[in-house]
Amino acid sequence: MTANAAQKRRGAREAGAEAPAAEPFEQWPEDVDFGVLSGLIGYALRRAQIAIYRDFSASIPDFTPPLFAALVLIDQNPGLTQTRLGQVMGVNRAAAMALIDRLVDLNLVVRHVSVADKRANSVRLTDLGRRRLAAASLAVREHDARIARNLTTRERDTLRSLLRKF
Amino acid sequence: MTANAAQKRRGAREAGAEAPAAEPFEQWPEDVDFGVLSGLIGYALRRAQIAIYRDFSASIPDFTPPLFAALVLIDQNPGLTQTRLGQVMGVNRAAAMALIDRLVDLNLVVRHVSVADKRANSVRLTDLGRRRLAAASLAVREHDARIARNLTTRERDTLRSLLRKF
DNA sequence: TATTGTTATACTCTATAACTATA
DNA sequence: TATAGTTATAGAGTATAACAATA
Repeated sequence: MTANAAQKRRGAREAGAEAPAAEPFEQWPEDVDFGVLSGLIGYALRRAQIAIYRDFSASIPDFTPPLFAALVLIDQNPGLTQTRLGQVMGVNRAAAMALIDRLVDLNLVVRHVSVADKRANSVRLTDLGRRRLAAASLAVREHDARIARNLTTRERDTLRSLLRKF
Repeated sequence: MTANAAQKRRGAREAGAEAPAAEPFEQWPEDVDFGVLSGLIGYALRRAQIAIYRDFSASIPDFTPPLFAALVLIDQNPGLTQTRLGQVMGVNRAAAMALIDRLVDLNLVVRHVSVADKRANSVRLTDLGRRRLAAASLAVREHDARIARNLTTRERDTLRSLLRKF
C-alpha cells in the first residue's frame, strides 16, 4: 500500500486542480518476455489492479481502497458488527479492527456496544463521516469511469459479470 | 500480504495431500448492501483478487505472487536490471530491491555487475532457483485453472482481453 | 547532471496468538 | 465452550529521501 504518495499529494494539490497523473505503468511492455505469466488469469488481474490502484491513490488522496470500502459498508448496513465487517471484506477480526481504529481516529465512525449482545460493537458513521463519504463517493465514481475509459458500456457489464464468478 | 498463512501451512501439509481449502470468502453476500461499491469495476476486481489471493497462498506456500512474478521475469529476461524489473512490475527501485534481496536470501537468484554499465546489476537464477521455479510454475498453473473453474475457455479469453485494457 | 544501486525509514494491510468479557 | 472485541507482535509490500558510484 502506499498512503505515502497520497499523503504527499494531499496538501500539494489545490482546489480545482487536475488530479495528478499517476506515474505511468507500462501495462505489458513488448520488449519483456512474461513467460508463464502471460497465460495466467490471476496475473492479468494483478496488472490491471496495479494501474487501478495508482489512479485511486492519485485521485482520492483522503482514503485507501479498504478504508473507503469499509466506510461504505458501515454506512449502508446499520448495526454491522466489526467481525461481520471483516467477513464481508474478506479479512479477519484483527484486520477489521485496525481499519475501524483508523476511521475512529479520523472521527469518521464511532463504536457503540450492541444492546442485543454486549460482546458486540456496532459501528456507525459520524456526521463528518457522512460528509466525507459523500465527497469521496463522487471522486471514486469519477475514478472508476476513468480507469474503465477504454471499455464500452457493454464491455464493462461483461467484465463485472465475469468477475463475480471468482 | 500474508506470508504467515503460507508459512504456517508450509510444513503442515504432506506430499500428495490436497491443497488446503482457503477459508471461504463470501463473494457478494446477499444480506449486505454494498451501496456505491456494487457498480464499481475497481471494487469488483478487488473482490475477485481477494478470492484469488487466498487460493494462491493456500496452494503455493513457497512464494507470494510478487516473488513468483519476479522470479519468472528474471528467468525469462537475461540481463534484466533491478530498475527495469521494478518498472515492469510497477514498483519503484527500492521495492524491486527488496524483492530481489529476498530471492537472494533464498539462494534463488544472484546479482552480478553489468559489464556494459558498471552502475547496473543484472540478476539471474541459480540452479536451485530454476528448479524451484519449475515446480512452482506447475502449481501456479493448477491454481490458475482452479480459480477460473467457473469460466468457460471463451470467457477466460474474454476476461484476459478486457483486463489488458486498463 | 542523470541514473543505478543502496540504505534508512515509515506506513498500510494483514495475519496469528493470547487475553477479557459475554453468551 | 464458543464468540466478539481487543492487544501485542510480526511480516510482506511499497513508498520517499538521501547518498555513493558511475555514466
